[in-house]
Amino acid sequence: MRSQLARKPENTYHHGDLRDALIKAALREAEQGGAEAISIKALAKQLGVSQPAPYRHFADRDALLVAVTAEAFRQLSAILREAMAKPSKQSKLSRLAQATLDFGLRRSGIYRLMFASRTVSCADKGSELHEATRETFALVIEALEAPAVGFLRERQALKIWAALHGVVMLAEQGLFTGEAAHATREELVEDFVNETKAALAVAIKDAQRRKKTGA
Amino acid sequence: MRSQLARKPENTYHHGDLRDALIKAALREAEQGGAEAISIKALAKQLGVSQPAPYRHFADRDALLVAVTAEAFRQLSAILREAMAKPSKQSKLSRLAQATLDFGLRRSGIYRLMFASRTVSCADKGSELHEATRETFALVIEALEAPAVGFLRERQALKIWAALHGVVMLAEQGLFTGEAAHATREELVEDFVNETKAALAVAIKDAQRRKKTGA
DNA sequence: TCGCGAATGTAATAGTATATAACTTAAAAA
DNA sequence: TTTTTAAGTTATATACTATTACATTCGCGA
Repeated sequence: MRSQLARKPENTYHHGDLRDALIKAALREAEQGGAEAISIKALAKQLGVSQPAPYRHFADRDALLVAVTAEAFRQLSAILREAMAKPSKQSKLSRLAQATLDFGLRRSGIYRLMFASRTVSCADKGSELHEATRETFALVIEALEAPAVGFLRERQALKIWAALHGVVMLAEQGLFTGEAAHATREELVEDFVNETKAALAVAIKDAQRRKKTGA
Repeated sequence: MRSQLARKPENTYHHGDLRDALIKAALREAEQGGAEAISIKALAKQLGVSQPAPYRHFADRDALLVAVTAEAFRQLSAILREAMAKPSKQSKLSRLAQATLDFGLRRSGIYRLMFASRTVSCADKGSELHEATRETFALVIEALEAPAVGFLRERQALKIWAALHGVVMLAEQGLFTGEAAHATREELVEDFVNETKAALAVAIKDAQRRKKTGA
C-alpha cells in the first residue's frame, strides 16, 4: 500500500492509495480558492485516474470535503502543538494565537473550508471531523495554562477562539487595509490574548478565595 | 417600472424589473444554503424567464453574487440602525451586538455569503459593495457612542466587530452546543461588549488627562 | 405618431461538472 | 487454485454556466 504518491503510475490498474492522494490533492487545490476550487473531475485527471474513480472512495463531493476538512483540522492542531511546544519568551497562549492568525492568513482557502462552511456543523458527533475539531479546541484550553475553575476556563477559551477567528475573518475581508487600519492584526490578537490572561487571573484568584472562605 | 414583483406576468415579453427580482430571489435562496444555493438557472425558472435572461443584467454568476452581497449588507445596516434607534435600557453597542448575533444565526446562509466568501475582499474601492460594507462598519463606530480619541475608537470598533463575528462563526459550527457550551452566545457577546466599554472609558480618560497636562 | 435604436428577452447550443450503471482488472481470501 | 471483493474503466444521464444569433418591446427624437 504505497502511500500519498500523487499520480497513478502508468501501466498499472490500481492507484495504490487513491483515497489519501485525493485528500492531499484537494487540500492543495483549496489552498487558494477554498472549497469551490475542489473539483472531483480535476482531481481525478491530476492523479491520472478516470473521472468516476474517486466515487469508489467518497460517496459524493461533500463526503470528500468532510474528509479534507478533518485533515485540515489535524494539520492545524499539529501546527498549534508545535507552536506551543517551542521554547519562547512569549506565553503559550500568545504563540497559539499568532500561529492561528498566521494559518488563517497564509492558507486562507483552507481556513475558509474549515470555519466558513457548514461542513463542520453537519458533522455527526463522534465522526472523524467532529473529533478533529474537538482536539483543536482542546489545544486552546491547554494554551490557557490555567487550572480548571468551574466553567470559566472553557468560557475564556471560547472567547479567545472566537476573537481570533473574527480577526482572521476581517483581515481577509480587507478591513485592516485602508483607512480603518489603525491597528495591525497582530496587535489586536495580542490585545485579546492579554485580556484573556487578565480575566483568567481574576477568575483563578476568585476561585481560591472562595475555596478558602468556604473551607 | 414595476418593482420586485417576483414572476414575470404571462403574455408579456419583458419582466419589468428582472435585475431587482433576481437579487431578491437570490437572497431568498441563499437564506439557508449560502452562495452555493444560488443558481442562475433555477432563479430564471422561478421568475418565469428564460435561462439566459439573467445574463442581460449580470455578466456572470459572480457579478450577481456581488450585487446580492451588497444588498445583504444594506439590509444588515438597516437592521442595526433600527436596533440602535429603538429606545431601550441597554446601550446602543449592546443592541447592535445582539442584533448582529441574531442576524448571523437566523440568516446563516446570508451571513456566510457576506463574511465567509472572498466576494467582499475582491470588491474594488468605491464599488457598491465596498461602500455597503463601509457603511455597516461605520454603524459599529457610531454604536460605541465615544468621541474620536486618536485611533483608539476605530481600534475598539474593529475589536468588537471581530469578536462578534467569531462568536457567530463558532455558534454556527456548533461549539456552543455540547459539553463545551458552558456559556451562551449571548453571554459571550455581552462580555465582549462590556470589555469594549471599559477599554473605551479608559482611553477617553487618558486622552482627557493628556490634553489637560499638554495644555 | 412614426420609426428607429437600445434594452431586454428567447431559442439553440457548447462546455464543464456531478453522479450512476454496467463492465473489467487485480488483489486478497478461502 | 478458485472465488470473492475492492478498485478502476467506459459510457451516459443530468444540471449548471455561458455564448451566439435572433426576436420583441420600450422610449425617444423627428
